[in-house]
Amino acid sequence: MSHKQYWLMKSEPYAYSIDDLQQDSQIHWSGVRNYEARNIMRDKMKIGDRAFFYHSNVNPPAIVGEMEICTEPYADPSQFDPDSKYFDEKSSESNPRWQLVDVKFIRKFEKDVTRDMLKDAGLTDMQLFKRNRLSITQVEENEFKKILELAGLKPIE
DNA sequence: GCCAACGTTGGC
DNA sequence: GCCAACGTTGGC
Repeated sequence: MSHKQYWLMKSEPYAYSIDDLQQDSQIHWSGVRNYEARNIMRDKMKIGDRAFFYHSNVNPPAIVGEMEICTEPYADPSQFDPDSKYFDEKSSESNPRWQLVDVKFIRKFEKDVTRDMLKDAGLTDMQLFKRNRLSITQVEENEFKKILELAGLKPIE
């Protein structure tokens, strides 16, 4: 049994929020158009990994919930759709450029863990802080546990 | 709304 | 393959 990994995935809540995910239950994490973030989904994520849902570009930015990676990587359908804002004319069905995974809702935090709380708790080594504009970053196990504590929650087995 | 950080594009 | 110009992210 391989070791579970942990991730943090950003979304602007006015575009797609933790409440939307709670309603939808499971979604394609579509629209990633950054190679490093794509590579994480394509090469590193495994089914069963946990990820935090992070609300970006709002005040205050915060971790607001927990989800689970629930598919293998596959081609992001929106890259083939000329009507989508994520359409990529340089991509093709035979040689897709953009990959994604599905995520499913686990729980929404009753108490958001804000960016400031992460700093105050000494979690300044997080990739979130080191990799400014990267929308998917890895979270270490000790960081993951600490963040759940800050949210007043226990890990789910 | 500003702007720093930084990834991407394209001319050469 | 360098790098200037440009566009985007996202905190503040």
